[in-house]
Amino acid sequence: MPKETFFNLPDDKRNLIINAAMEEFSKAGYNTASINQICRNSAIPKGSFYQYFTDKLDLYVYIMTLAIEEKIRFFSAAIMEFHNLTLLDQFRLLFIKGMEFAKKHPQYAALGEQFSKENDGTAKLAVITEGNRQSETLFIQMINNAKATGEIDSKVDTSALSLLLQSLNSAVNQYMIDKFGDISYEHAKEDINRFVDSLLNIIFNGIRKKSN
Amino acid sequence: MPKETFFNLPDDKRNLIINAAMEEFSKAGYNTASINQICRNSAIPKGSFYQYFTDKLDLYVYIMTLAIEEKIRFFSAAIMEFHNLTLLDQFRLLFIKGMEFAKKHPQYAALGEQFSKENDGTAKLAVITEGNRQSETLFIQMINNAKATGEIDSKVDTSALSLLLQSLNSAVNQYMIDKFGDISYEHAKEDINRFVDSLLNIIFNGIRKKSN
DNA sequence: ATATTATATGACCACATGGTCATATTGTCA
DNA sequence: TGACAATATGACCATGTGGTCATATAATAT
Repeated sequence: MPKETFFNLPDDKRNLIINAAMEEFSKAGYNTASINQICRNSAIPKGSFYQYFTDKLDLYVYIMTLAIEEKIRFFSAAIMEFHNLTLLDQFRLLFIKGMEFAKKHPQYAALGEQFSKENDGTAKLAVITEGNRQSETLFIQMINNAKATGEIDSKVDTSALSLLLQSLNSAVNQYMIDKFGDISYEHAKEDINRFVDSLLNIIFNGIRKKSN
Repeated sequence: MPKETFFNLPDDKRNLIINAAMEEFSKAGYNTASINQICRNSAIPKGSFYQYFTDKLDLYVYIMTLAIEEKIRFFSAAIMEFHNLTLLDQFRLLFIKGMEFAKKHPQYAALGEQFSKENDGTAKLAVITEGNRQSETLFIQMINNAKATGEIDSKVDTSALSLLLQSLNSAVNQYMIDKFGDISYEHAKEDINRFVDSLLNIIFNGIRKKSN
């Protein structure tokens, strides 16, 4: 955690530092990201930086935690209404929300993508023990629930489906970040919805030609 | 491409350099990977290195090209017998081969995984223009072919299914590298086959409970 | 006004990086 | 043997890194 001095800073200055750090970590990975660069971009001297944070790792974990918290906050509303929805609609909501998140907070989304690529074991571990794993358990809960209600076939392998959904989720996010980086979301909204429906259609109905 | 001097080297020495470079690039990413480290591990002086390669990038592209070529060689036999197989069996073969490849050549597989995470745009581009994109077009060919033969529903969205398969493929590879890094493949073979079948079953039949 | 505490600051450190280059060594022809 | 090219080598360079620290400044309390 950052030192008290950091939180005593005026909001402007604190946010400047946070933004510069997010910028850096969202495009560089833990080892390649540079503290000098962050200092330069937020116009604070090197010495001050180490008055605010103990470490590079300290900063990294803090920034990642902010992103994770924001994502959870963003999704929590959607998850609250899950019990009224079919599994298909739950998935649809999750995918659409994911894309909206990437569009609304590209910085946070980029941070998440960068984190999923992170090579430095220490950095990765430090973040994971801080903000706990949730997406995997969320998928598994949803699947088990839908099996119980008989909505999906109970013979479907839960962990296989979970892996499939997770990898699909991150692929779609990456796809969004790459392709719609600067295109207006509103403009592409219909295309995106169609694409999500195509994906979900495959997962729910399979690709095999129906016999009749 | 490496300079002529490099190819004039005795095989032992050349392979030593190649192995050290693979080791480094498979665990570090282009920017973080260190030429000094590669020199140290292959016991060649810095000056000699630059007698063999013009650049860090030169080495990187060369190593990645080797890995790509090996992977193509490994898969080409399987792809040759595709026309005798149903799409399901084609996919199964592809997944199983992918896992066998990761097990037989963990170094190459790790290199590929590392490359898919690469941040440095220049490095990524240099490799892509060298060894051409094939997996995406392969999937699309397979899908279109199966649609033509009526094996899968022609209403299935080709690009959605292709994205799904690609992301699944890399997820499975990553899963393999992480989990079975040191466990014997033979020992886990049955589990792996079961898992692959579970995944393919979902994709072919969907997860929705059949009405009868 | 004085003493005490909290910040701000940038020169500085040891180390690592990718890359160069003058020189030494070896190999190959005549 | 001598001449010429190919190769080997490590000291060296500029630059960047994460991190430190003595000192300067500001804020607060007595």
